Amino acid sequence: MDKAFTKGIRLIEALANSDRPRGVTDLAVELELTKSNVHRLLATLQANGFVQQVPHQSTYELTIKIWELGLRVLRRVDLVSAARPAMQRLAELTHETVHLSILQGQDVVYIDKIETNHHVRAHTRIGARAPAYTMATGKAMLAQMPDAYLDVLGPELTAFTATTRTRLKDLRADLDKIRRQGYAIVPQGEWRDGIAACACAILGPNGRLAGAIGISGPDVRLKTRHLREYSQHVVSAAKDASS
Amino acid sequence: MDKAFTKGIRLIEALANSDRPRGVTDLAVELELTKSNVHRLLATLQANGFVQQVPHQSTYELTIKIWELGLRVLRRVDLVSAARPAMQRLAELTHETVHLSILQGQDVVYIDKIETNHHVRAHTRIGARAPAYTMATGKAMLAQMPDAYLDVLGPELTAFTATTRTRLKDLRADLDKIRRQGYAIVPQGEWRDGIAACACAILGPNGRLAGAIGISGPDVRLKTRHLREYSQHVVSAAKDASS
DNA sequence: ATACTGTGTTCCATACAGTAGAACACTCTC
DNA sequence: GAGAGTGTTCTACTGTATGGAACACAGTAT
Repeated sequence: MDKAFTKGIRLIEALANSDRPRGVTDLAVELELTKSNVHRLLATLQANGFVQQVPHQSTYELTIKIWELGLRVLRRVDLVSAARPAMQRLAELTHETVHLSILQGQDVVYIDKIETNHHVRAHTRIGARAPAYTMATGKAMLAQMPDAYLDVLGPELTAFTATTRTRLKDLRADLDKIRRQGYAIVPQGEWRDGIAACACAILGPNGRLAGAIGISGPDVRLKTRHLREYSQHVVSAAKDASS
Repeated sequence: MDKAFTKGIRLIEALANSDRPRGVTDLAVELELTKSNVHRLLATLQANGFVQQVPHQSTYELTIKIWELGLRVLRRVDLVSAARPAMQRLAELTHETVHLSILQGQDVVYIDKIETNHHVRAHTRIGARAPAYTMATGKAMLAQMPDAYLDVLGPELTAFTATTRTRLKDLRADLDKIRRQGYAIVPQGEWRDGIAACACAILGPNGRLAGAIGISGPDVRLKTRHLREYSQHVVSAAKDASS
Protein backbone atom coordinates (compact mmCIF):
# COMPACT_ATOMS: atom_id res chain seq x y z
CA MET A 1 0.00 0.00 0.00
CA ASP A 2 1.37 3.34 -1.16
CA LYS A 3 4.84 2.08 -1.78
CA ALA A 4 6.19 5.31 -3.19
CA PHE A 5 4.80 7.30 -0.28
CA THR A 6 6.32 4.94 2.27
CA LYS A 7 9.68 5.20 0.57
CA GLY A 8 9.41 8.97 0.60
CA ILE A 9 8.65 9.03 4.30
CA ARG A 10 11.60 6.79 5.05
CA LEU A 11 13.74 9.13 2.96
CA ILE A 12 12.61 12.12 5.01
CA GLU A 13 13.41 10.29 8.21
CA ALA A 14 16.83 9.30 6.94
CA LEU A 15 17.60 12.90 6.05
CA ALA A 16 16.35 14.15 9.41
CA ASN A 17 18.45 11.65 11.32
CA SER A 18 21.73 12.57 9.69
CA ASP A 19 23.36 15.83 10.62
CA ARG A 20 25.02 16.44 7.30
CA PRO A 21 23.81 16.69 3.69
CA ARG A 22 23.52 13.33 1.96
CA GLY A 23 24.26 12.14 -1.54
CA VAL A 24 21.96 10.11 -3.76
CA THR A 25 24.06 6.92 -3.79
CA ASP A 26 24.63 7.16 -0.07
CA LEU A 27 20.90 7.34 0.62
CA ALA A 28 20.12 4.64 -1.90
CA VAL A 29 22.45 2.25 -0.09
CA GLU A 30 21.04 3.04 3.34
CA LEU A 31 17.42 2.71 2.27
CA GLU A 32 18.08 -0.20 -0.07
CA LEU A 33 16.57 1.60 -3.03
CA THR A 34 17.85 2.25 -6.51
CA LYS A 35 19.64 5.49 -7.29
CA SER A 36 17.00 6.57 -9.76
CA ASN A 37 14.30 5.98 -7.20
CA VAL A 38 15.97 8.10 -4.55
CA HIS A 39 16.68 10.76 -7.12
CA ARG A 40 13.09 11.05 -8.17
CA LEU A 41 11.85 11.10 -4.59
CA LEU A 42 14.32 13.88 -3.79
CA ALA A 43 13.10 15.79 -6.83
CA THR A 44 9.50 15.67 -5.62
CA LEU A 45 10.56 16.68 -2.12
CA GLN A 46 12.51 19.56 -3.60
CA ALA A 47 9.54 20.64 -5.71
CA ASN A 48 7.50 20.80 -2.52
CA GLY A 49 10.11 22.78 -0.63
CA PHE A 50 11.11 20.12 1.86
CA VAL A 51 14.57 19.53 0.47
CA GLN A 52 17.29 21.67 -1.05
CA GLN A 53 20.57 20.98 -2.77
CA VAL A 54 23.55 22.58 -1.11
CA PRO A 55 25.13 24.99 -3.61
CA HIS A 56 28.20 23.86 -5.55
CA GLN A 57 27.72 20.34 -4.30
CA SER A 58 25.09 17.94 -5.39
CA THR A 59 24.11 16.68 -1.98
CA TYR A 60 20.70 17.15 -0.46
CA GLU A 61 19.44 18.29 2.92
CA LEU A 62 16.10 19.03 4.52
CA THR A 63 14.94 22.63 4.69
CA ILE A 64 13.33 23.86 7.88
CA LYS A 65 9.88 23.43 6.39
CA ILE A 66 9.40 20.26 8.41
CA TRP A 67 10.26 22.22 11.52
CA GLU A 68 7.56 24.74 10.66
CA LEU A 69 4.98 21.98 10.31
CA GLY A 70 6.17 20.39 13.53
CA LEU A 71 5.81 23.63 15.45
CA ARG A 72 2.19 23.87 14.39
CA VAL A 73 1.53 20.36 15.59
CA LEU A 74 3.06 21.15 18.97
CA ARG A 75 1.08 24.36 19.20
CA ARG A 76 -2.11 22.41 18.60
CA VAL A 77 -1.30 20.10 21.50
CA ASP A 78 -0.61 23.25 23.49
CA LEU A 79 0.35 21.33 26.60
CA VAL A 80 3.63 23.23 26.82
CA SER A 81 2.14 26.65 27.46
CA ALA A 82 -0.58 25.16 29.67
CA ALA A 83 1.91 23.38 31.90
CA ARG A 84 4.69 25.99 31.99
CA PRO A 85 3.56 27.86 35.13
CA ALA A 86 3.07 24.62 37.04
CA MET A 87 6.49 23.39 35.91
CA GLN A 88 8.11 26.63 36.98
CA ARG A 89 6.60 26.38 40.44
CA LEU A 90 7.62 22.74 40.74
CA ALA A 91 11.19 23.60 39.78
CA GLU A 92 11.35 26.30 42.46
CA LEU A 93 9.91 24.01 45.12
CA THR A 94 12.15 21.02 44.44
CA HIS A 95 15.26 22.48 42.75
CA GLU A 96 15.31 19.43 40.51
CA THR A 97 15.04 19.07 36.75
CA VAL A 98 11.39 19.13 35.66
CA HIS A 99 10.20 17.25 32.61
CA LEU A 100 7.03 17.45 30.57
CA SER A 101 6.36 14.50 28.33
CA ILE A 102 3.63 12.77 26.38
CA LEU A 103 2.88 9.17 25.48
CA GLN A 104 3.45 8.27 21.85
CA GLY A 105 2.72 4.64 21.17
CA GLN A 106 4.97 2.74 23.56
CA ASP A 107 7.41 5.61 23.86
CA VAL A 108 7.70 8.73 25.95
CA VAL A 109 8.65 11.96 24.22
CA TYR A 110 9.97 14.97 26.12
CA ILE A 111 8.28 18.11 24.93
CA ASP A 112 9.60 20.56 27.52
CA LYS A 113 11.94 20.75 30.46
CA ILE A 114 13.32 23.11 33.07
CA GLU A 115 16.89 22.42 34.08
CA THR A 116 18.06 22.43 37.65
CA ASN A 117 21.02 24.59 38.60
CA HIS A 118 22.66 21.69 40.34
CA HIS A 119 25.95 20.61 38.90
CA VAL A 120 24.96 17.02 38.27
CA ARG A 121 22.27 16.95 35.63
CA ALA A 122 20.23 14.22 34.06
CA HIS A 123 21.29 14.89 30.53
CA THR A 124 18.22 14.74 28.29
CA ARG A 125 17.10 16.60 25.23
CA ILE A 126 13.77 18.03 24.28
CA GLY A 127 12.34 15.90 21.50
CA ALA A 128 14.07 12.75 22.72
CA ARG A 129 12.31 9.39 22.94
CA ALA A 130 12.55 6.61 25.51
CA PRO A 131 10.57 3.41 26.18
CA ALA A 132 7.57 4.35 28.34
CA TYR A 133 7.87 1.34 30.64
CA THR A 134 11.28 2.47 31.88
CA MET A 135 10.43 6.03 32.86
CA ALA A 136 8.54 7.54 35.77
CA THR A 137 6.56 9.79 33.42
CA GLY A 138 5.94 6.85 31.13
CA LYS A 139 4.64 4.64 33.90
CA ALA A 140 2.42 7.42 35.23
CA MET A 141 0.85 7.61 31.79
CA LEU A 142 0.63 3.88 31.17
CA ALA A 143 -1.23 3.58 34.48
CA GLN A 144 -3.97 5.74 32.97
CA MET A 145 -4.43 3.48 29.97
CA PRO A 146 -6.55 0.35 29.84
CA ASP A 147 -4.68 -2.89 30.61
CA ALA A 148 -5.02 -3.97 27.01
CA TYR A 149 -2.71 -1.15 25.99
CA LEU A 150 0.30 -3.11 27.20
CA ASP A 151 -0.59 -6.18 25.16
CA VAL A 152 0.81 -4.73 21.95
CA LEU A 153 4.33 -4.37 23.30
CA GLY A 154 4.10 -7.95 24.51
CA PRO A 155 7.38 -9.64 25.29
CA GLU A 156 9.50 -6.75 24.00
CA LEU A 157 10.65 -5.75 27.47
CA THR A 158 14.37 -5.36 27.03
CA ALA A 159 16.55 -4.48 30.02
CA PHE A 160 18.55 -1.26 29.97
CA THR A 161 19.70 -1.32 33.59
CA ALA A 162 19.63 -3.89 36.38
CA THR A 163 16.30 -2.56 37.64
CA THR A 164 14.41 -2.49 34.34
CA ARG A 165 11.16 -4.44 34.52
CA THR A 166 11.55 -7.27 32.04
CA ARG A 167 8.45 -9.21 32.93
CA LEU A 168 5.00 -7.93 32.09
CA LYS A 169 3.79 -9.19 35.46
CA ASP A 170 6.20 -6.91 37.37
CA LEU A 171 5.29 -3.98 35.18
CA ARG A 172 1.58 -4.46 35.78
CA ALA A 173 2.24 -4.62 39.52
CA ASP A 174 4.05 -1.28 39.30
CA LEU A 175 1.16 0.26 37.39
CA ASP A 176 -1.35 -1.01 39.94
CA LYS A 177 0.59 0.64 42.72
CA ILE A 178 0.81 3.88 40.74
CA ARG A 179 -2.95 3.83 40.17
CA ARG A 180 -3.53 3.44 43.89
CA GLN A 181 -1.18 6.16 45.09
CA GLY A 182 -1.79 8.54 42.19
CA TYR A 183 1.83 9.08 41.21
CA ALA A 184 4.83 7.10 39.96
CA ILE A 185 8.19 6.70 41.67
CA VAL A 186 11.24 5.15 40.06
CA PRO A 187 13.90 5.21 42.79
CA GLN A 188 16.60 3.59 40.66
CA GLY A 189 17.10 4.21 36.95
CA GLU A 190 15.42 1.65 34.74
CA TRP A 191 16.53 3.43 31.57
CA ARG A 192 19.76 5.17 32.59
CA ASP A 193 21.70 4.17 35.67
CA GLY A 194 21.74 6.49 38.65
CA ILE A 195 18.59 8.45 37.85
CA ALA A 196 15.72 8.66 40.32
CA ALA A 197 12.39 10.19 39.38
CA CYS A 198 8.84 10.94 40.42
CA ALA A 199 6.00 11.73 38.03
CA CYS A 200 2.24 12.21 37.73
CA ALA A 201 -0.14 12.08 34.78
CA ILE A 202 -1.86 15.18 33.43
CA LEU A 203 -5.46 14.76 32.35
CA GLY A 204 -7.18 16.89 29.76
CA PRO A 205 -10.56 18.59 30.22
CA ASN A 206 -12.30 15.54 28.74
CA GLY A 207 -10.68 13.35 31.40
CA ARG A 208 -8.39 11.70 28.90
CA LEU A 209 -4.64 11.42 29.30
CA ALA A 210 -2.82 14.52 28.06
CA GLY A 211 0.74 13.96 29.26
CA ALA A 212 2.83 13.72 32.40
CA ILE A 213 4.94 15.97 34.55
CA GLY A 214 7.87 14.74 36.58
CA ILE A 215 11.10 15.53 38.36
CA SER A 216 14.34 13.61 38.14
CA GLY A 217 17.89 13.71 39.41
CA PRO A 218 20.82 11.56 40.55
CA ASP A 219 19.78 8.84 42.99
CA VAL A 220 22.67 9.65 45.30
CA ARG A 221 20.89 12.89 46.09
CA LEU A 222 17.26 12.03 45.41
CA LYS A 223 16.59 9.26 47.94
CA THR A 224 13.21 7.57 48.13
CA ARG A 225 12.17 9.64 51.13
CA HIS A 226 12.84 12.84 49.16
CA LEU A 227 10.82 11.53 46.28
CA ARG A 228 7.94 10.72 48.63
CA GLU A 229 8.20 14.20 50.09
CA TYR A 230 8.21 15.86 46.67
CA SER A 231 5.45 13.65 45.29
CA GLN A 232 2.72 15.90 46.70
CA HIS A 233 4.18 18.85 44.77
CA VAL A 234 4.39 16.78 41.60
CA VAL A 235 0.77 15.70 41.98
CA SER A 236 -0.48 19.22 42.55
CA ALA A 237 1.60 20.52 39.63
CA ALA A 238 -0.01 17.89 37.39
CA LYS A 239 -3.41 18.93 38.67
CA ASP A 240 -2.65 22.59 37.93
CA ALA A 241 -1.60 21.71 34.40
CA SER A 242 -4.90 19.91 33.74
CA SER A 243 -6.89 22.54 31.90
CA MET B 1 6.39 12.21 -10.98
CA ASP B 2 5.61 10.44 -7.74
CA LYS B 3 1.96 11.31 -7.68
CA ALA B 4 1.13 9.32 -4.59
CA PHE B 5 4.02 10.85 -2.69
CA THR B 6 3.02 14.36 -3.63
CA LYS B 7 -0.52 13.69 -2.48
CA GLY B 8 0.80 12.35 0.79
CA ILE B 9 2.90 15.44 1.38
CA ARG B 10 -0.03 17.69 0.67
CA LEU B 11 -2.07 15.63 3.12
CA ILE B 12 0.53 16.13 5.83
CA GLU B 13 0.54 19.86 5.19
CA ALA B 14 -3.23 20.02 5.33
CA LEU B 15 -3.24 18.21 8.66
CA ALA B 16 -0.50 20.45 10.04
CA ASN B 17 -2.33 23.60 9.02
CA SER B 18 -5.56 22.76 10.75
CA ASP B 19 -5.72 22.91 14.49
CA ARG B 20 -8.30 20.20 14.94
CA PRO B 21 -8.54 16.54 13.91
CA ARG B 22 -9.88 16.05 10.41
CA GLY B 23 -12.22 13.53 8.84
CA VAL B 24 -11.63 11.59 5.65
CA THR B 25 -14.37 13.24 3.59
CA ASP B 26 -13.38 16.65 4.83
CA LEU B 27 -9.78 16.18 3.73
CA ALA B 28 -10.84 14.60 0.45
CA VAL B 29 -12.85 17.70 -0.40
CA GLU B 30 -10.07 20.12 0.51
CA LEU B 31 -7.39 18.25 -1.40
CA GLU B 32 -9.69 17.30 -4.27
CA LEU B 33 -9.00 13.61 -3.87
CA THR B 34 -11.27 10.63 -3.55
CA LYS B 35 -12.23 9.36 -0.14
CA SER B 36 -10.55 6.02 -0.69
CA ASN B 37 -7.37 7.75 -1.72
CA VAL B 38 -7.22 9.88 1.41
CA HIS B 39 -8.08 6.87 3.50
CA ARG B 40 -5.20 4.84 2.15
CA LEU B 41 -2.74 7.68 2.52
CA LEU B 42 -3.83 8.14 6.12
CA ALA B 43 -3.40 4.42 6.70
CA THR B 44 0.21 4.53 5.47
CA LEU B 45 0.90 7.62 7.55
CA GLN B 46 -0.57 5.86 10.55
CA ALA B 47 1.54 2.77 9.92
CA ASN B 48 4.61 4.99 9.98
CA GLY B 49 3.60 6.75 13.18
CA PHE B 50 2.91 10.19 11.72
CA VAL B 51 -0.84 10.10 12.20
CA GLN B 52 -3.20 8.77 14.84
CA GLN B 53 -6.93 8.36 15.10
CA VAL B 54 -8.48 10.15 18.03
CA PRO B 55 -10.13 7.50 20.23
CA HIS B 56 -13.87 7.00 19.97
CA GLN B 57 -13.97 9.19 16.91
CA SER B 58 -12.74 8.32 13.51
CA THR B 59 -10.98 11.54 12.77
CA TYR B 60 -7.26 11.80 12.20
CA GLU B 61 -4.54 14.08 13.50
CA LEU B 62 -0.78 14.33 13.24
CA THR B 63 1.31 12.92 16.05
CA ILE B 64 4.30 14.92 17.25
CA LYS B 65 6.65 12.78 15.22
CA ILE B 66 6.96 15.55 12.65
CA TRP B 67 7.94 17.89 15.44
CA GLU B 68 10.68 15.49 16.47
CA LEU B 69 12.05 15.39 12.94
CA GLY B 70 11.78 19.16 12.66
CA LEU B 71 13.73 19.68 15.87
CA ARG B 72 16.59 17.62 14.49
CA VAL B 73 16.65 19.72 11.35
CA LEU B 74 16.82 22.91 13.39
CA ARG B 75 19.56 21.46 15.56
CA ARG B 76 21.59 20.70 12.46
CA VAL B 77 21.34 24.33 11.36
CA ASP B 78 22.35 25.23 14.90
CA LEU B 79 22.14 28.94 14.27
CA VAL B 80 19.87 29.39 17.26
CA SER B 81 22.37 28.37 19.91
CA ALA B 82 25.19 30.12 18.03
CA ALA B 83 23.34 33.42 17.93
CA ARG B 84 21.64 33.38 21.34
CA PRO B 85 24.35 35.23 23.30
CA ALA B 86 24.61 37.95 20.66
CA MET B 87 20.82 38.30 20.59
CA GLN B 88 20.70 38.59 24.36
CA ARG B 89 23.28 41.37 24.35
CA LEU B 90 21.48 43.18 21.55
CA ALA B 91 18.20 43.01 23.44
CA GLU B 92 19.80 44.51 26.53
CA LEU B 93 21.46 47.30 24.56
CA THR B 94 18.40 48.34 22.57
CA HIS B 95 15.42 47.17 24.65
CA GLU B 96 13.67 46.24 21.43
CA THR B 97 12.39 42.90 20.13
CA VAL B 98 15.23 40.91 18.57
CA HIS B 99 14.59 38.48 15.72
CA LEU B 100 16.69 35.71 14.24
CA SER B 101 15.61 34.53 10.83
CA ILE B 102 16.81 32.62 7.80
CA LEU B 103 16.14 32.84 4.08
CA GLN B 104 14.00 30.06 2.66
CA GLY B 105 13.41 30.47 -1.04
CA GLN B 106 11.80 33.90 -1.32
CA ASP B 107 10.55 33.87 2.24
CA VAL B 108 11.93 34.75 5.60
CA VAL B 109 11.34 32.34 8.48
CA TYR B 110 11.72 33.38 12.11
CA ILE B 111 13.64 30.77 14.01
CA ASP B 112 14.13 32.61 17.29
CA LYS B 113 13.23 35.83 19.03
CA ILE B 114 13.62 37.73 22.27
CA GLU B 115 10.67 39.88 23.24
CA THR B 116 10.97 43.40 24.51
CA ASN B 117 9.29 44.32 27.77
CA HIS B 118 7.70 47.34 26.17
CA HIS B 119 3.93 47.34 26.10
CA VAL B 120 3.60 47.73 22.35
CA ARG B 121 4.96 44.65 20.69
CA ALA B 122 5.41 43.61 17.11
CA HIS B 123 3.38 40.45 17.36
CA THR B 124 5.20 37.70 15.53
CA ARG B 125 5.54 33.99 16.07
CA ILE B 126 8.52 31.72 15.88
CA GLY B 127 8.14 29.57 12.78
CA ALA B 128 6.20 32.24 10.90
CA ARG B 129 6.90 33.09 7.27
CA ALA B 130 6.91 36.42 5.45
CA PRO B 131 8.03 37.60 1.99
CA ALA B 132 11.75 38.38 2.20
CA TYR B 133 11.53 41.57 0.13
CA THR B 134 9.30 43.24 2.70
CA MET B 135 11.40 42.65 5.81
CA ALA B 136 14.59 44.23 7.13
CA THR B 137 16.07 40.80 7.86
CA GLY B 138 14.93 39.56 4.46
CA LYS B 139 16.53 42.47 2.61
CA ALA B 140 19.76 42.09 4.56
CA MET B 141 19.88 38.49 3.37
CA LEU B 142 18.81 39.17 -0.22
CA ALA B 143 21.63 41.73 -0.44
CA GLN B 144 24.07 38.88 0.13
CA MET B 145 22.71 36.83 -2.75
CA PRO B 146 23.67 37.22 -6.41
CA ASP B 147 21.42 39.52 -8.42
CA ALA B 148 20.04 36.57 -10.34
CA TYR B 149 18.40 35.34 -7.17
CA LEU B 150 15.66 37.94 -7.50
CA ASP B 151 14.82 36.93 -11.06
CA VAL B 152 12.78 33.94 -9.97
CA LEU B 153 10.28 36.00 -8.00
CA GLY B 154 9.98 38.26 -11.03
CA PRO B 155 6.87 40.42 -11.10
CA GLU B 156 5.33 38.86 -8.01
CA LEU B 157 5.94 41.95 -5.89
CA THR B 158 2.58 42.44 -4.23
CA ALA B 159 2.02 45.41 -1.92
CA PHE B 160 1.11 44.84 1.70
CA THR B 161 1.46 48.42 2.91
CA ALA B 162 1.88 51.79 1.20
CA THR B 163 5.67 51.54 1.43
CA THR B 164 6.10 48.03 0.02
CA ARG B 165 8.50 47.97 -2.92
CA THR B 166 6.43 46.82 -5.86
CA ARG B 167 8.98 47.45 -8.59
CA LEU B 168 12.05 45.29 -8.93
CA LYS B 169 14.08 48.39 -9.73
CA ASP B 170 13.30 49.99 -6.35
CA LEU B 171 14.07 46.77 -4.56
CA ARG B 172 17.44 46.43 -6.28
CA ALA B 173 18.26 50.03 -5.31
CA ASP B 174 17.48 49.19 -1.68
CA LEU B 175 19.72 46.16 -1.82
CA ASP B 176 22.57 48.18 -3.35
CA LYS B 177 22.36 50.63 -0.48
CA ILE B 178 22.30 47.79 2.04
CA ARG B 179 25.37 46.26 0.45
CA ARG B 180 27.21 49.57 0.71
CA GLN B 181 26.33 50.38 4.33
CA GLY B 182 26.43 46.79 5.59
CA TYR B 183 23.01 46.72 7.21
CA ALA B 184 19.34 47.11 6.29
CA ILE B 185 16.92 49.71 7.60
CA VAL B 186 13.18 49.65 6.99
CA PRO B 187 11.87 52.83 8.66
CA GLN B 188 8.24 52.21 7.75
CA GLY B 189 6.60 48.82 7.64
CA GLU B 190 6.50 47.24 4.21
CA TRP B 191 4.81 44.10 5.50
CA ARG B 192 2.83 45.31 8.52
CA ASP B 193 2.00 48.95 9.06
CA GLY B 194 3.74 50.82 11.82
CA ILE B 195 6.76 48.57 12.21
CA ALA B 196 10.29 49.90 11.88
CA ALA B 197 13.29 47.61 11.77
CA CYS B 198 17.04 47.31 11.35
CA ALA B 199 18.86 44.10 10.43
CA CYS B 200 22.19 42.63 9.37
CA ALA B 201 23.14 39.36 7.68
CA ILE B 202 24.99 36.59 9.50
CA LEU B 203 27.64 34.77 7.49
CA GLY B 204 28.77 31.22 8.14
CA PRO B 205 32.39 30.12 8.50
CA ASN B 206 32.50 29.36 4.78
CA GLY B 207 31.51 32.95 4.02
CA ARG B 208 28.06 31.92 2.85
CA LEU B 209 24.84 33.42 4.13
CA ALA B 210 23.62 31.73 7.30
CA GLY B 211 20.78 34.00 8.42
CA ALA B 212 20.06 37.48 9.73
CA ILE B 213 19.64 39.21 13.05
CA GLY B 214 17.49 42.28 13.51
CA ILE B 215 15.51 44.50 15.85
CA SER B 216 12.05 45.86 15.30
CA GLY B 217 9.42 47.95 17.02
CA PRO B 218 6.65 50.52 16.45
CA ASP B 219 7.77 53.36 14.19
CA VAL B 220 6.31 55.95 16.56
CA ARG B 221 9.07 55.04 18.98
CA LEU B 222 11.78 53.74 16.66
CA LYS B 223 12.59 56.76 14.50
CA THR B 224 15.17 56.59 11.74
CA ARG B 225 17.81 58.27 13.89
CA HIS B 226 17.33 55.60 16.58
CA LEU B 227 17.67 52.91 13.98
CA ARG B 228 20.89 54.49 12.70
CA GLU B 229 22.17 54.67 16.26
CA TYR B 230 21.30 51.03 16.96
CA SER B 231 22.61 49.80 13.63
CA GLN B 232 26.18 49.50 14.94
CA HIS B 233 24.97 47.18 17.69
CA VAL B 234 23.02 45.10 15.19
CA VAL B 235 26.05 44.82 12.93
CA SER B 236 28.34 43.76 15.74
CA ALA B 237 25.75 41.28 17.01
CA ALA B 238 25.60 39.74 13.54
CA LYS B 239 29.38 39.57 13.46
CA ASP B 240 29.44 37.86 16.86
CA ALA B 241 26.92 35.28 15.67
CA SER B 242 29.07 34.40 12.65
CA SER B 243 30.90 31.33 13.84
C1' DA C 1 47.02 13.35 -21.48
C1' DT C 2 44.24 9.37 -20.70
C1' DA C 3 41.88 5.93 -18.48
C1' DC C 4 39.30 5.07 -14.37
C1' DT C 5 36.15 5.07 -10.59
C1' DG C 6 33.15 7.53 -8.36
C1' DT C 7 29.50 10.76 -8.46
C1' DG C 8 24.46 12.65 -9.96
C1' DT C 9 21.26 12.62 -13.78
C1' DT C 10 18.20 11.16 -17.69
C1' DC C 11 15.70 7.89 -20.38
C1' DC C 12 12.36 4.07 -21.29
C1' DA C 13 9.58 -0.30 -21.69
C1' DT C 14 7.36 -3.19 -18.49
C1' DA C 15 4.88 -4.61 -14.45
C1' DC C 16 2.43 -3.63 -10.78
C1' DA C 17 0.72 -0.45 -7.46
C1' DG C 18 -2.30 3.31 -6.99
C1' DT C 19 -6.62 4.77 -8.74
C1' DA C 20 -11.73 5.78 -8.68
C1' DG C 21 -16.12 4.14 -8.08
C1' DA C 22 -19.37 1.40 -6.00
C1' DA C 23 -20.88 -1.31 -2.18
C1' DC C 24 -20.71 -1.80 2.71
C1' DA C 25 -21.12 -0.86 7.78
C1' DC C 26 -22.07 2.30 10.97
C1' DT C 27 -23.80 6.46 13.61
C1' DC C 28 -26.46 10.01 14.01
C1' DT C 29 -30.79 13.06 12.98
C1' DC C 30 -35.32 13.80 11.64
C1' DG D 1 -37.61 3.59 10.65
C1' DA D 2 -36.09 6.03 6.73
C1' DG D 3 -32.52 9.06 5.50
C1' DA D 4 -28.16 11.49 5.04
C1' DG D 5 -24.12 11.69 6.73
C1' DT D 6 -19.91 9.38 8.15
C1' DG D 7 -15.50 5.90 7.63
C1' DT D 8 -14.19 1.55 5.56
C1' DT D 9 -13.49 -2.35 2.23
C1' DC D 10 -13.32 -4.39 -2.33
C1' DT D 11 -12.04 -4.80 -7.21
C1' DA D 12 -10.95 -4.29 -12.19
C1' DC D 13 -8.53 -1.17 -14.86
C1' DT D 14 -4.89 2.11 -16.08
C1' DG D 15 -1.49 5.05 -15.66
C1' DT D 16 2.47 5.65 -12.86
C1' DA D 17 6.36 4.21 -10.34
C1' DT D 18 9.98 1.08 -11.18
C1' DG D 19 15.01 -0.43 -11.93
C1' DG D 20 18.33 -1.13 -15.28
C1' DA D 21 21.20 0.88 -18.54
C1' DA D 22 23.19 4.81 -20.68
C1' DC D 23 24.79 9.41 -19.91
C1' DA D 24 27.45 13.53 -18.12
C1' DC D 25 30.59 15.13 -15.13
C1' DA D 26 33.77 15.21 -11.64
C1' DG D 27 38.23 14.00 -9.17
C1' DT D 28 42.04 10.74 -8.93
C1' DA D 29 45.38 7.66 -10.43
C1' DT D 30 47.99 5.86 -14.28
